Amino acid sequence: MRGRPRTFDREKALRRAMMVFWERGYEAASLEDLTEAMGINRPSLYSAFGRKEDLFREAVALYDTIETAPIVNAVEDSPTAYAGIEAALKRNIEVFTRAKTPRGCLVTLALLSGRKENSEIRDFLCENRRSGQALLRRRIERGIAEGDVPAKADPDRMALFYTTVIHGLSVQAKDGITHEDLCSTADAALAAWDRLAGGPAPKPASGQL
Amino acid sequence: MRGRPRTFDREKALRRAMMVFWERGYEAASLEDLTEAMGINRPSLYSAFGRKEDLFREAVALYDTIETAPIVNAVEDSPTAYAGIEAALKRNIEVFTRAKTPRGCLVTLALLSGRKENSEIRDFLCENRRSGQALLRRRIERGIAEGDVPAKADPDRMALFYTTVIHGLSVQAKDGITHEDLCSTADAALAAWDRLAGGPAPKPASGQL
DNA sequence: TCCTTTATATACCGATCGATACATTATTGA
DNA sequence: TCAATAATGTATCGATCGGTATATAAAGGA
Repeated sequence: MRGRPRTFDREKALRRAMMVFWERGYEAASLEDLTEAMGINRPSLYSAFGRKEDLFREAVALYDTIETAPIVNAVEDSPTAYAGIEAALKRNIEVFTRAKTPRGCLVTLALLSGRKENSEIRDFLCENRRSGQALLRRRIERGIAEGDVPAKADPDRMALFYTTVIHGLSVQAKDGITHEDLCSTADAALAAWDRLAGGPAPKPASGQL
Repeated sequence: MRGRPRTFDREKALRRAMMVFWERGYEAASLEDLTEAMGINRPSLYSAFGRKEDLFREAVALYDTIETAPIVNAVEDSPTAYAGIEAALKRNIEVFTRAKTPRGCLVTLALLSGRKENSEIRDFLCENRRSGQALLRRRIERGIAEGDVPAKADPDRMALFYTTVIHGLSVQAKDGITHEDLCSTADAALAAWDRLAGGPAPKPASGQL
C-alpha cells in the first residue's frame, strides 16, 4: 500500500474507544476522551474510523463480538431452554460486574435519554436490544420443539420478561449492586420459569431421546 | 413584597422543566431547551431556581411528589404485601406509558452513563432508586409481620428483584413496548412470588383477623 | 415623588462540543 | 530519484455548552 503507514494498532484503538463509550455512554464520550484513550489525535481518528457516530457503531459491533457472541453461543449450546436462559442471565452478570471493564451493558446504558439529533443511534441500540430478546425467544421456541418446554408456553412473553430482567440488571450493576445480589435476582427471575412455561418441563417418553 | 413581581408561574415552569428532563435526561437537557419550554429566559431561571443542577434536583422532587408519591401510597395502602408489589408494578407501568408524559421513569433514565463531573447527580438519582427499593422491602417486612407473607421470606431479596424488574420496565417503555406487553411482563414477575416468598401465604388462623 | 428592590431582556463570557484545513512526514510505485 | 499517496501534528473552525454582566422595567416603602 502507498502512503505513510499507520503508527497505531487500529484494533487496539477501537477496543479503547469501546471502553470509553461503555463507561460514559455515547453523548458523554467526548472526542478528547476518545482520542486520549486511543492514543491518537483527531485527524487520525477521523481517517481511520470516520465520524463519532461511525466509531460508535463499530465499537458496538466489537462489543457484540467480544462480549455478546460468547453469551449467544452459551444460550444456543445449552441442553435445554431453561439452561439457556439461565446462562444468558448469569453470563450477562459476569460481564456487568467484571473488574476490568465498566459495569452494566454498553448497549443498554449508552443512550436511553438523550438529544433528539441522536435518535438514529438510539434506534440502532434499541434494535440491538431487540435482537437479544429474539435470541431468547428462539431458544425457548426450540425448547418447545425439543420437548423441554411445555407446548403451551409463550416464547414471546417469556423472552420479553427475561430480557426486561437483564435490562434491570444493567441498571443495578451500574448502581453498584454486588455480583452476589445480582445472581440472587437472576435466580428469583428463574423461579418464575415453571409458572411462565405453564408447568414443569414434560418428561420425555422413555427412549424418545 | 418589594420589587418587580414575577411574570411567570414558578410551579408551572418547574413542571415544564421536569418534562424536559424526563424526555431528554439531565445532560442532554440544555438551558435553551429548558428556558424555551418554561417560557422564560436564562436570568429568570437562575434567579428562580439556581443552577441547572439545582433545577434538576427540584424537578426530581416534583416528580416524586406528582408521580412517585401516589405509588408509595398505593403500596402502603394495599391489604397485602403481594397486592402492594403488584400495585407498584402496575402503577409504574401506567406512568411509564401515559400518553401525555415521556415514557419510562425520569429517575431511572435521566443519568445512568454520563460525564464524570456529574457523578454527584448520578449518586443522587441512585439514592432515589434505592429508596424505592426500600419501600418495597418495608412493605414485604410488614407482610411478614401481618401474616400474609411466610416468615421465611427474604424481603431484601424480593425487593431487589421487583425493583430490578421495574428498572427493566423503564428501559422497555423507552424502547416503545406496548402497555399490554409491559403488564404481561409484570405478571410474569409476580408469577415468581410464591417461590420467592417460600410458599404461598400462610392462612391466618380463623378468628385471628 | 423618589429611592430601593426585584424581575426582565439582551448580549455576552470562557469552555467545550464535533469536525477540519493545512503543512509536514513517511512510505510506495514509477 | 522523485512524484503520488496517505498518516501525523498543530491549530483552528463555527456551534453550542452552562452561566452572567449590564441595562431596563416594574413594583413597594419612605
